[in-house]
Amino acid sequence: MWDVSFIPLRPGSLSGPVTERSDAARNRERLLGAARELIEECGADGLTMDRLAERAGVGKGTVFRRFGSRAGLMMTLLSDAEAEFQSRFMFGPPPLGPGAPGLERLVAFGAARIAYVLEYGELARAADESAHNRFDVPAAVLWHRHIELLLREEGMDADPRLMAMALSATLDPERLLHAVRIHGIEPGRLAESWRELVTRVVRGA
Amino acid sequence: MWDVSFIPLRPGSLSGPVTERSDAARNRERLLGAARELIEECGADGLTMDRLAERAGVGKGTVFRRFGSRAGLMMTLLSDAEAEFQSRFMFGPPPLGPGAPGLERLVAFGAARIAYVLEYGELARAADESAHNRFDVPAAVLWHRHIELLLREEGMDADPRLMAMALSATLDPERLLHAVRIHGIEPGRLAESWRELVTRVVRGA
DNA sequence: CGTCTAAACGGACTACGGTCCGGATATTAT
DNA sequence: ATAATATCCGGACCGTAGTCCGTTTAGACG
Repeated sequence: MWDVSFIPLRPGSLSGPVTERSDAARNRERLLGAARELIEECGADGLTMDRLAERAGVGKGTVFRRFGSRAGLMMTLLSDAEAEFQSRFMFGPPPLGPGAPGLERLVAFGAARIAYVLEYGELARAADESAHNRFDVPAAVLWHRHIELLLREEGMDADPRLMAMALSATLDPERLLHAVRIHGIEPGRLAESWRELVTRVVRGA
Repeated sequence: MWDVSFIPLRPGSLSGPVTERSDAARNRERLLGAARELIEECGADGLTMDRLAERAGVGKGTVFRRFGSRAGLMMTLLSDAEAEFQSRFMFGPPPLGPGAPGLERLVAFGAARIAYVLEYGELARAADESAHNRFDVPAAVLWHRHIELLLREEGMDADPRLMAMALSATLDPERLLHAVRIHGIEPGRLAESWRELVTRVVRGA
């Protein structure tokens, strides 16, 4: 599937060969390189699986065997940035990382996520698309759990899980990008609005 | 409102005939009937534009001329329910309609919307899909404006527009249906969580 | 009626994501 | 080196949404 190297799906189920066959590894590199080229030339929306296969000099089946789907490819392309983002809010310095009060971490999390989405705009949106399971992708459940954790830390009584779901919805890439690109909302206002939102939600407890 | 045939793309350009040609009207009825049949038989997800054209005994081009897109078709099928929903929260009895305090109306709006989405599940989701402009569809901007209005009525200071956007995100059909169908959340908990959310947001003012 | 024209029609066509499976190949065992 | 096999490869194939354009027809007008 997409690169699971930073979050194993089922840690116990790695019964297959651990090492990739050399031709497979070569093709994966070719594909990733070609994908980055195409995105630079045509944008993420201009990248089609057929074009990618052709550019990489590889069959279409190979593309799908490597990445599972278009969304999977996009996630793989984002995996470095995503891993870095994850380690920042889980292990990095406060206020994003541990050491600050929950509310401050929540505010910082939203701001960081907004910045992330705006930086990788097309990619982030494409990685979310199509998926019947976009909400259950490992990264998404991690964000959700993180928000829920911080809510509990702040003493949230009422259904922290659903509150976290509501807050997550606010950070949906498609919505954020739409606000900025179509309605011309300035990113700073998004972050400020997030701050207001989580503050009220937590304070109301 | 919903039926795209009633919404002139460029309001000033109504030079054409106001009345539908009889064959057009006949085909529209055929198509809507066939669509309802197919949905009953195969579910909304099983309705494809090709099958619909065949069932209605009509060319595929006709389907797209009438409804513009699959999402447009779904919206048309929902237009009665949508119109009824709209008139309830705009003109109906309190607490959903005017006459109750803003906060109570907000709570009622969310509950009604959640019930609506759960009732028309597949349809509501399909009507939202694909669209690059799903947030700018007339009904969506109406809901957004309504929420924003109620927030202002409750004295919301900080950026009511973005707050309304955040609250709208929470009511996204795809998310709601995912929570209920995949994670088995009970609808009542969704409504209760919405109540907590809007209460805190408004009270924090 | 007959004529004329704008509107509607239909279905072949394109582009895309995704699947399948017979054949090729890397790797390992002998 | 050779054989055996698990893995990988490629591209033909499918279903779907959406487009295009030559053809047909409704309905207005004379």
